[in-house]
Amino acid sequence: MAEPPPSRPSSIGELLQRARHLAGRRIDEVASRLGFRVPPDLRGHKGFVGQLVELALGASAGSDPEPDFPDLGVELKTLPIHEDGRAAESTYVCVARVDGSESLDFRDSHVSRKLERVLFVPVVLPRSETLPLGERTFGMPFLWEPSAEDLARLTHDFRHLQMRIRLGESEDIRGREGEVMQLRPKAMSSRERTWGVSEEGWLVPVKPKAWYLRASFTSELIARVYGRTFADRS
DNA sequence: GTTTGATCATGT
DNA sequence: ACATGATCAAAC
Repeated sequence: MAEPPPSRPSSIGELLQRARHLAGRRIDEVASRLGFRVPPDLRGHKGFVGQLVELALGASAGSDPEPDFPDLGVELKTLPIHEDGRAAESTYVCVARVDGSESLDFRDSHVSRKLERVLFVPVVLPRSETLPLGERTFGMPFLWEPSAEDLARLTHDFRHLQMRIRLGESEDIRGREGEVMQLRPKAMSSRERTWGVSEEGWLVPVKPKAWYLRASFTSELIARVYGRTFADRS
């Protein structure tokens, strides 16, 4: 029943080929081939689909601050989408350093490294909430490398938010700031704290944050690749 | 319906 | 503690 998970792909072409093979297949179909049982829903298993896809494509499953495919410089992201082709959720990028130790230069940032090349694997959300997780299907994966305009927008948001962090204002940053990228909480509870800069420049306990791509932005990326046939029918 | 803030599980 | 994988659920 269970097949051994594939080894790491040796080229981006090979990776893409494997990824495209997922399109149209059900989660339980992919899982059973690898010998995994699928939980009935994602409550308590939020990372299940992401880790399943990592295995299915031969990623080195680790929690290192590295791209999923270090040799290829490719970061893998599942992307929950509605049937109209729009992203249903924001996309986690990486934790934010709020202690002031990160450069203001976007090109030097962890965020930038993560976003150099991203393989998005869409997962179509059911119109019915009762559809078991295993019956959800994969969409057609696509590779994204930020265009010059993408980079300009990302850089703008990064500089704005990173400046706020430097000024000791990370606690005041709301999720609404940033056009394509935002800074939001990232913790097991709102009581968690990490070290961050205060307005006076001291290191003080602050709420942990992470960088996310807005759903509106990833929806744009989908539309760019697959057209607006579903998203724009006005 | 969409977005923001909060949260769940797991590995090192 | 902090990184990975994200979605949940309250608020708008």
